[in-house]
Amino acid sequence: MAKNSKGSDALSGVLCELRRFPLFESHKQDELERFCLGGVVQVHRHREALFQHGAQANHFALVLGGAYKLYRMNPKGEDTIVYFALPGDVIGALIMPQTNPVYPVTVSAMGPSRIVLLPRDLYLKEWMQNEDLVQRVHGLFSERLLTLQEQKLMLRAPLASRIASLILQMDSMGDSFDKNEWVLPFPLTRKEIADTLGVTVESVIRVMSDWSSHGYVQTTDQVIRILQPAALVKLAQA
Amino acid sequence: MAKNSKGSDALSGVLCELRRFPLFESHKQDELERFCLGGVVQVHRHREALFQHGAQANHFALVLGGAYKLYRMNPKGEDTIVYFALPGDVIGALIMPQTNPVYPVTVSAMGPSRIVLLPRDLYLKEWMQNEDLVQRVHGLFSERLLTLQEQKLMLRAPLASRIASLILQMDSMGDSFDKNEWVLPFPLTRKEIADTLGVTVESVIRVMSDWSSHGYVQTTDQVIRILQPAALVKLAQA
DNA sequence: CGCTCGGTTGATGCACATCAAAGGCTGTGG
DNA sequence: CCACAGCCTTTGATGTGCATCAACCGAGCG
Repeated sequence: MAKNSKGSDALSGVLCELRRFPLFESHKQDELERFCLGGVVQVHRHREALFQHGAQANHFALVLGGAYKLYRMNPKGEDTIVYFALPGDVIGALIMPQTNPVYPVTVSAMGPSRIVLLPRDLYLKEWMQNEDLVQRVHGLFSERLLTLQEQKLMLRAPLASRIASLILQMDSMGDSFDKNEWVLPFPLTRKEIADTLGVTVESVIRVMSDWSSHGYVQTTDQVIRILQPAALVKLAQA
Repeated sequence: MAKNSKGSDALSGVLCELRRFPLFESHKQDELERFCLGGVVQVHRHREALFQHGAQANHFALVLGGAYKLYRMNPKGEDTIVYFALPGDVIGALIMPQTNPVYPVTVSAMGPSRIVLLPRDLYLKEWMQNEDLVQRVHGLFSERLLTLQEQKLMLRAPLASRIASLILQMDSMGDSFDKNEWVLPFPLTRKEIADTLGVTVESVIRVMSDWSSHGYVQTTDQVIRILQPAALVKLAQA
C-alpha cells in the first residue's frame, strides 16, 4: 500500500481529529479506535489519485482534510465529475458490501489533501454492525443522492443558472456555517465546473467572466469568492 | 389514510408475495410480519399520485406491482424524472431518518400499480434495527446512486446514445433475468424518456421514429420492445 | 528555458429547442 | 350517444445556445 510520493503513517494523533466529524459524534474513544483498526493516514498532492476507476476495491477512505473529486472518463476521453468529497465524507463505502467490488469512479485530490485509508473488512465487520454509524453513513448517502437529484433538476435551465446553482450548492457544503463569508470550501477550476455540468470549459468561462466583470464573483488561485450572493441566487432560479 | 379512488386494505395475503423480494430473502415469517406492522395495501390507477413533493413524509412504501415514477417540477413547469421504482423497490426510505422529513419528489403510478404503505416509525424502530434489512436497503440506495451516476456520464453524448443507454438501463431493471425477450418491464412514454434525460419530447420522437423504421425497436401501448439489442448497445457507447 | 496548466477570446457550425399544426385514443359528462 | 378535454404521438419550419476549433497569455516548475 505504501506508494512512492504518498506519505503514509499509522494512526497517531488523528483520532482526536476524527471526533470533530458528525460521523462519530456519538461514539466513545474505544469505539472510535475499533472503527479505525488497521487504518493508515495518506497524504496526497494536487491531482494525485487515491482510487482508480476499475481497480479492485479493497479499501474505503475517510477524508481528513482538503478535497477529493470523484470522476470518470467517458468513451470520448472527457471527464465527468460525479461528486466532491470534503472532510468528514466517506469514499467508497457505497460499494463495500458488494462481493468483489470495483471502484466505479476515479478519486483524486484537489490541492493537498489527507485521508484515512481503511480496509474493506473493517466496513463489513465493524462499521455495518454499529447501528448508529450505519445511520450516519446512510445520511451521507442520502445527501449525496439528493445533491445529484438537485443537479438533475437544473438540466433544462440555461447554463448561467446551472453554474450559479452549482456554486451555491458547493458553497453550502463547507463546514463554515457562519455565512459571513461566501467562499467555496475548496479550489475549483472552470474545467471542473464544466466537467460537473457536462459542458465545455469555454462556455463556463464566458459566463463567469461576465460575472467577474459585474462583480458577482471573484476568483483567486482557483478559490471562488461570492461577492453578491443575491445575484447568484436570482440567476439560479431563472 | 383511506382516500377517494384508492383501494386500501389490510395486509391479508400479501405477506407471501413479499417473500419473493430479495429485500426479505433471509427473513422468517414472523420477522416479516413485524416489518410490515401497521402496513396498508394501496392500489393506484395510471398517473395517480402516491406522495406529493413538499408534503410531510410520515410514510414510506414498498412497491408490490406495476411501476412508479419519482419526479419534480422545475420553475419553468417542466417535469424532471429522477427514478423509476419497480416491484421490490422501497420509496421514501432515504428521508425517513431525517427529523420532520418532507418528500423531495412527487411519486405517481405508471399504469395500475400496488404498494404497501408503511408508517415512518416502523422504519426507524424495526427496519433500521435489523442488520440484514439495513444492508439490503443500503444495496437499493447504492443501485439508485450508481444509476444516476451512469446517466450523468452520458451527459455529453449525442441524444441517440443517451436514449439508447437509458433504454438498456431500464431493460436490465426488470426481474425477468432471462434475456430471451428484451421488453421494458413497464410502460414508458416518449415524454417520460424526455423528462428523464432533460430534453424535449419532439427530439426523443425524432430519434425513436428513426429506430422504429430501422426495426431496432417497436412500441405497442407504451411498452417498448427491443428487436435489435446489438444496434442499441452500439449506439449507447458512441 | 521549455513544459504544462489554467484562463481567455473570437469565428463558425450544428444539434437540439421552439413553435405550430394535426390525428388517434381514452375517459368523462351532458 | 355524442361532444369534449386531456394525453400521446408525429411532422415540418425556423431559431439559437452551446460546441468546436484555433490561437494566445501568464504563472509555476523541473
